[in-house]
Amino acid sequence: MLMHNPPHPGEVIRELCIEPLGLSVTDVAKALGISRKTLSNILNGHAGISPEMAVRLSIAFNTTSESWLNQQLHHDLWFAEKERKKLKVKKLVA
Amino acid sequence: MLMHNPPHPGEVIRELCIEPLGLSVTDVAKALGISRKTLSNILNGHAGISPEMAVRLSIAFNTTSESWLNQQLHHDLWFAEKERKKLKVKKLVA
DNA sequence: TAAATTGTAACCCATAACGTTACTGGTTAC
DNA sequence: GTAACCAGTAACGTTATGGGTTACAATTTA
Repeated sequence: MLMHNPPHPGEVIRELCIEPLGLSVTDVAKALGISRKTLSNILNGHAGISPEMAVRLSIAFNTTSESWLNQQLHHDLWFAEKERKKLKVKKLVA
Repeated sequence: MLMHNPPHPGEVIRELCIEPLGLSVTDVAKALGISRKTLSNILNGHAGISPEMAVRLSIAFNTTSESWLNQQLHHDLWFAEKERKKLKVKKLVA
């Protein structure tokens, strides 16, 4: 499964949370209680969503932390699955 | 949500994958292509399931990588959510 | 008794999540 | 046009985590 390259959660934050509200990155970083650099890294795909960050996002944008971590999961897994064939693993169950 | 403390994925691996098959930790580590210490750390809850490890488990035990990472997600989130009230975050959406 | 198994301590390395400070370039406002 | 704001990011440090090797102690099994 997981057929298409899932967007990194930063894109979703920007397009669905920040831009519609007309907020600045600086203001959102302050609201989240993190540095502007940390938020910028997330928005531009240079950092992932940590469990704590998922909770912060869920508070600020009135969502669930699980949904944010799930997006990160699918993004990480898409890259990990690309390397599946390169892993030297023996099947223990048919 | 997430009412009860979810078990760490290591417990699940031991109880649902290793013990039923009568395998040794040493043998499973070799099959997974990782060190015995790394597997031991996972089994005893001293390390989490990385995306790559989820893919290894999915190959060895004929499961999905997503299911393993999802268990890790819920485990991590359970601890992160416990700190929710301590986070200084301002609501941007009602 | 001898061999195998397991947990783990001690050490290494690489990566990642956070922070601060500071620079640069682009927009907006006056 | 100049001052203010805004965003990306480079450079630095700290802390934590995943992974490896080696080695030891305790237990189990043959």
